[in-house]
Amino acid sequence: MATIRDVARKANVSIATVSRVVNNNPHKVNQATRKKVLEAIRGFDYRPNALAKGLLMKKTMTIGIIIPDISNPYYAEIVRGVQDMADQYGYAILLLNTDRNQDRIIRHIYFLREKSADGIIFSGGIIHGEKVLSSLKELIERVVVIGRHKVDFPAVIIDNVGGAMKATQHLIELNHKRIGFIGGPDKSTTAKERVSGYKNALIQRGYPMNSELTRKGDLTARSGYLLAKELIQKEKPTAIFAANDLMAFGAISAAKESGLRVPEDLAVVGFDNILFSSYYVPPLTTVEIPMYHVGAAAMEMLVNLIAKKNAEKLRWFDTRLLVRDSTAKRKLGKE
Amino acid sequence: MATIRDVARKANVSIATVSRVVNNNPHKVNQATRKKVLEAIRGFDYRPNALAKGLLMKKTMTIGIIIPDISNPYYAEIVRGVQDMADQYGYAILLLNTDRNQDRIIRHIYFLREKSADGIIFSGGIIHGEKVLSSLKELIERVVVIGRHKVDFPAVIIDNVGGAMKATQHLIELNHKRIGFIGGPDKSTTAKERVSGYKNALIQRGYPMNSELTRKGDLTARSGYLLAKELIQKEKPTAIFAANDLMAFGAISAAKESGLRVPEDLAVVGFDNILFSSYYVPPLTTVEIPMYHVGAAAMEMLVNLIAKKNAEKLRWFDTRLLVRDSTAKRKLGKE
DNA sequence: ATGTTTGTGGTAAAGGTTTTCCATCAAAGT
DNA sequence: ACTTTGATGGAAAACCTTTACCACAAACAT
Repeated sequence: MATIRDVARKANVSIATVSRVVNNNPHKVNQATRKKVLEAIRGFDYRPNALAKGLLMKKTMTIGIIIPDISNPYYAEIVRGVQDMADQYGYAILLLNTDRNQDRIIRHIYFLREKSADGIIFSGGIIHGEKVLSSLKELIERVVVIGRHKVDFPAVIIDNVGGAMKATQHLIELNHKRIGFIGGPDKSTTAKERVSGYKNALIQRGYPMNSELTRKGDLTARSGYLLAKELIQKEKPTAIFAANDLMAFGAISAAKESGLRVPEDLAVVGFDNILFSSYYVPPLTTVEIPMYHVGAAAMEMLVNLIAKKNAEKLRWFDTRLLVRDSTAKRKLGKE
Repeated sequence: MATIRDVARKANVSIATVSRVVNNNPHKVNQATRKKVLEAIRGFDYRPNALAKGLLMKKTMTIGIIIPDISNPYYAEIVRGVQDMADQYGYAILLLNTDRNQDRIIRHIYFLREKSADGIIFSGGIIHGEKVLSSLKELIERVVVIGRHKVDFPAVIIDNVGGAMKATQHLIELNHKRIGFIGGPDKSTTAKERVSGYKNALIQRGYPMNSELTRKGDLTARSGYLLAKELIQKEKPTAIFAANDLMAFGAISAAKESGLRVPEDLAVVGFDNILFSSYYVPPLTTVEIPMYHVGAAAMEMLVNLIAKKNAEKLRWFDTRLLVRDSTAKRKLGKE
């Protein structure tokens, strides 16, 4: 790898001059000299070493993003949003998976500190406990979280409670009496908020809160399938609200297997509107959240946070109920 | 951020000694001294700065992974495999999306060079042209690709041709005469290989090669839906082989909307076996490729490449046809 | 004629680490 | 008593960059 020294030697100037040319430093450099330097740079295909630069400037243009699992489309979409925004600002992204394991979170944080990351975006799992907080150290002023956490970081919040209420109300309006809920683990704030919305809506409409209609899973299609199967056999709901689309897929799959028609015998609502939920059969009624934009917003906030300007503390995203065939058959098959 | 100097001062030793303790250097250090140092380290919660270390050692324990799009579950699964393996070896992952744009690939490569990445994993798109090759420079010896490329890098290869043949043969054995194919862009080697497999199988069985039964799309569910819709209306195939599961979902969705039953009126086969394809309705017949393991294998090869040992040049992954309900109705609904 | 600004370029420090090479001392060997 | 060896610790170089500071000449102002 060619260094600034090689370039300087070839162009017959000092390294300071090369640096000035590379960084468009206001310090003047003669046209002729600049040209020589530029040629030398081209000749070596020289790029300044980011490690050295980062070490000196205490800025690496790298941020970490810590999520439970990239193979979950929900997070993948968020990451894509973060990514694109990061790209625009010239930031690199260090991706870290936790599988919701608190120890791994801490390990990842230390890792990011070693690498002198400029900031962190968190999503999924809950940040709690002294240990996480203290591991953050100097990074603590440069954290943006997605979703609610015990700790008061700048955050991008999604109206999960409201969304879940809309979904549940929709089922209520369709006259369903026995509305089941299949949700996620307590580790997930998102999952917890969605149960709350479900319960709120039921209470508001004076439904009995028989909690035997709710189940907890792990937000995978498989888990949705298993839970729905059980629910269908035992509690025989007429509708199921799933905490995310993946689980809703599993639920519909279970319904079909049990000989139930969707939506006639069992209505199903999901949450997230992941990319292909409109191509499910039947197309899935679900609550849309703009995950891509959530990710992009988080990154934007982090950039501002790092630049210490415009210290926005909260960005709120609304949800939207998308009624498709899994709850109410439309007359004509058009989208 | 505490530095090695702070620790040294607090423990009343030189930085050399601290370094020795931190890195378990064979150079002996007295038990008592070691203890003092360890305490100082704990006190500051000291971690060696990876930038400084990387600069000196010319090793950053960071690799880049360049893919078309992380929000595509196919790539997300690969990345997850890479990630977990990287984690085991202590590597960090820099994630870069290209959207199959050649210029972005080059930009990303330069970026990784600036950051002194230890290696690169490529997947999707084709690496071609002098420009990419020359941009690689010193990294060129530390590249692993997933899938076939014009250039001869160490690679993890998936038997796409064979898989596509199995899928097509399966449809042939089910006595389908008009078997359509909906595929991906020419930019994607994977997509091209899958058409080849499809054509090979047809030719082998003496089918006429009427290419009006094939369509090219962009590997999204939406594209699958559009293409299938068109195919259904014009060419009326009895079976469709989609180049990936996402497109297959779109195709089934289109079939249902056109009043066709799957598999009775239209059989559909996908490719990839993404996580929830078994929870589709009907469960999707598809060709399984172990994406997670492909990713893990790629990372393993890269680690060895970097360590210059065991210079494995090729890792081959077989595919497996999973027959589910989208092509042949089973008697009993068990999985 | 002297002092001041402007244009241009170089020198050297600093950032945090690892490791080579020395230095010292005590114990062991001759 | 003298040399060798082993244990232990420190000083300093190197990795590559940016920038504050200095130097020098030419042009300008007084």
